[in-house]
Amino acid sequence: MPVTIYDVAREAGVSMATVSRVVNGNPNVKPTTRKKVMAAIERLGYRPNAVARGLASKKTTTVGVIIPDISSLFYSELARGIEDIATMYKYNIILCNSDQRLEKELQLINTLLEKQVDGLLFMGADIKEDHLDTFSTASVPIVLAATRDPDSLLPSVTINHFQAAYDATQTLIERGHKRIAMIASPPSDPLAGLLRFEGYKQALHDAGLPLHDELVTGGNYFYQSGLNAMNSFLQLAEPPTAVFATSDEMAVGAIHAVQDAGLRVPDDIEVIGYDNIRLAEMVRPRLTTVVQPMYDIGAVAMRLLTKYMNNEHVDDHVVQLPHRIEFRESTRTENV
Amino acid sequence: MPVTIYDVAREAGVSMATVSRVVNGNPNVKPTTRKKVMAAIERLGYRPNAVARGLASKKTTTVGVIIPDISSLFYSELARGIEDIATMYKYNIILCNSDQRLEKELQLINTLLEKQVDGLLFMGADIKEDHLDTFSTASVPIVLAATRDPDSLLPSVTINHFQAAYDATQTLIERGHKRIAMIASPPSDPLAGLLRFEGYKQALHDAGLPLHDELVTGGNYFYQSGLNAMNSFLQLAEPPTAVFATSDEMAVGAIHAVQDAGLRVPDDIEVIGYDNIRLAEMVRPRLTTVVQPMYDIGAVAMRLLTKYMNNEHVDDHVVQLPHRIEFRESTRTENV
DNA sequence: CTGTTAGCGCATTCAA
DNA sequence: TTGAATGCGCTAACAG
Repeated sequence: MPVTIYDVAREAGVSMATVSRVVNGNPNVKPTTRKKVMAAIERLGYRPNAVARGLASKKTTTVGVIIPDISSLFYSELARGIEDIATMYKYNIILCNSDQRLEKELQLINTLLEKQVDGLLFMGADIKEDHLDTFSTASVPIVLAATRDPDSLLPSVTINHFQAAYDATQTLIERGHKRIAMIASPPSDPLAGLLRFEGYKQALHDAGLPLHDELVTGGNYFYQSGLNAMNSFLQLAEPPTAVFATSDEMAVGAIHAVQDAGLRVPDDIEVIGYDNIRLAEMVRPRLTTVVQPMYDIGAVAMRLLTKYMNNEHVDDHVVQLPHRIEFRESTRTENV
Repeated sequence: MPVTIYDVAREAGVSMATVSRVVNGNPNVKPTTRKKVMAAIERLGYRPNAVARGLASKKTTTVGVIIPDISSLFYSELARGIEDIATMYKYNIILCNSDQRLEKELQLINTLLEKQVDGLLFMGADIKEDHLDTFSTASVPIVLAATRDPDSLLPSVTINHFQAAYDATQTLIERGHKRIAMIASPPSDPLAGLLRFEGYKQALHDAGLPLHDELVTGGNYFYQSGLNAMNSFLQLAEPPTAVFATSDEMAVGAIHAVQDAGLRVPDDIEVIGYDNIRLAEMVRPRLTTVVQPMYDIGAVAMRLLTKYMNNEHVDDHVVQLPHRIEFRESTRTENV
């Protein structure tokens, strides 16, 4: 029932090859016949079949995107960066949630490869051998966004988490704090999470401060875990006077735990977060936080992928975007 | 270079039709030959080409999803519901951001149709004639999520915004308030937005309360607009004693405006929001709000779409999901 | 239960 | 500048 390139050819009194040429903007077509064909296309309401085109040309102008959870404040921001750049380069994206489950991740990679995507963008904390094995069966480029494989074999876009955590901790140290707690990442995030812990440790060490085990708790990046962590800190004989959380949600949870206990942020306890999601500006006091440019990470990762898909030259397959600290009211303006 | 169904057929010593049968789980294959074929598939690392399959079968097991902004707290939650159900029914989704721009929306519909999606899920406040015209050129089913066309011609999944707004307003009325402000929706949302305003008006009217023009301001659903709106209310000679905002972000902005002015929520001013995004639980006081089941709207819309795609019977093409009010601390527990 | 044969709608040589 | 012919990899009758 749908009108095909044949119908247009007949209607315009030319061959299908000619129709194909005008549809694809091939310049080798006489303006008059081009006009004829355009008219026929218009008249028939012809809509090119991208699947047929994909089969013939071996390009689908579609890329696969594997994301842990699109409803996450963090990843949805990343996804927007990805999609914007994809659109800019005429690609569509097939989006899949993985929930970071290995099995599902591997299955999604295969499904997307079956669908003949021109490239793959992968997000997820932990890159195992299994991932690498599956990736290696792909004949299209793959880029990691907001994560890296242990040996940095694959192209990736991240920030320097070690340095970012170091800077955050140092900020607190400079304010005179001796007991700085950390609400850390879950073990399921062995790379970025560990790096942040190392940065925290190093900053303490460089300042000659001891590392107190009881001042480090693992969270799961969500609000409630930050709230819980802070509550337990508050029950310590000697509670911390400052807290560094590895996500903004956890940091906000910590703030509320402090407030619920009748104390004040930043007067009694200073808090610094991580990511700079929009939530950071939607609390009182507004959150001081390490800026991880989520949108840019997504955008740059997608741009990198387009380069690979077009066989363009890329200087460095591992890119680290700059980070900084956005100072708001959950930390004090002057040093103690 | 990639291995095709032919290669597998040769390797297994059968015809390609047989390979196709085992790949597609057709029961009409002798167990022994099935085993042979499976082994060949394994040995060669065969991966079926979904594009070729799509061309031959006229099914892509892919649906197009047009969403205003995936980084929005509201829509990303919807998207998750959509994707989960899509996965459950073996579909993948091509996700596209429209920013609610008419031109882009129409272009996206066409692109997705070119890609031969098996169905289309559309989100966006305003459905114009242009949309309907473009939809009518599609030969695949289309479902609207979290919106409706003016004449309800298309299948859609929403809540009853009129009633929800009525309920929210009435809740405030029951607490004895006489001056209830509304931070309303933008004019770009003529359907759901208007319905909420009508619900507010009706509730006031039914209670014999006058509608004060100065107590109604339009917002754009974002935090800052709620904050600004509340600030201007606060400068009124006679400020409101309660506020109903048509989004949680705006409601939280309103709370902060109240707090920044040295007043207290709910003691001085009660606030009720709309949507019940996760933010509602990440503020102090936690937000009382109208629950719009975003995830379910997405899930039900996708389920509805699968029914159409499978030519299953559907009882009612316009579905309204139930809403309710979640009471938290931005409203008082007892009546005044 | 299995093989043969046609397309699916298009891009892309190759000739003309 | 144009047309004819071929094949992309697979599904789906149909025949056996």
